[in-house]
Amino acid sequence: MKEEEENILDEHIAAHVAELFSAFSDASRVRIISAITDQELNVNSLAQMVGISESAVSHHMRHLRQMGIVKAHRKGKEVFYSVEDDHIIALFKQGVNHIKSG
Amino acid sequence: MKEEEENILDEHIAAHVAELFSAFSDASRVRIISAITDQELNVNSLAQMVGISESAVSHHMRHLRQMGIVKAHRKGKEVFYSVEDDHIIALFKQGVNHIKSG
DNA sequence: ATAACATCTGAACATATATTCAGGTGTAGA
DNA sequence: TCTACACCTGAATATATGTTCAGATGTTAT
Repeated sequence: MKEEEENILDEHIAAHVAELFSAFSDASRVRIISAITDQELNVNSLAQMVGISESAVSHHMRHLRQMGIVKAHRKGKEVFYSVEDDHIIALFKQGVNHIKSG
Repeated sequence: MKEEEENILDEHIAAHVAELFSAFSDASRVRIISAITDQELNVNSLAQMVGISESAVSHHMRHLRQMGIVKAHRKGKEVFYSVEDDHIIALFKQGVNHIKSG
């Protein structure tokens, strides 16, 4: 129940916040994330939908997975990706709505 | 009352969304924004609080102003900056909270 | 084991970005 | 007008980032 009202963010936390937002700071990643908020998709599908190579998608997914933005599970030869949790989806959608209503 | 449920974001909109999030994708900018959510501050104060040069702050503020993230007004020799609207503040705080409770 | 497919990986490259530096612009007061 | 101060600007530089390429790894079926 502390009422802490600091006027500037700690350097270490600020770096983490920046890292979180940078997950959504690239148009390809934004399109990838928008695609997997509804459904889980494999690398090949994402590559086709976004219009970049499977390798590029894979690199992005590693990045996003390391940051806890997406989760993955294997089904046979394919790996399916989806957004980690609803909190992330809410944050992402809030950004999208700001643009769509801007 | 349209029920549009597209599975992937338009390329043009995605680019704008990425641009919005990239405003918060740098630790210095995150600290700048955290400082001016409560109060309006001039360039020199921000430079001291964040720990970068006034020039660097000025460059960031131009970037943020062009994106509609912050607004500025002159008071004598100084220029005071504050966050443009509550929608931006809410988006920013949601990101910060995600990290702080992570 | 071999082949076919899906994904991953690391190096290389091209581009974007943050910061500094040196100097320019605008404002207020003497 | 001159000086001091606050901020801005553009060039330069260093670093970060996204993508591609070539090849490696893992999976399934024959």
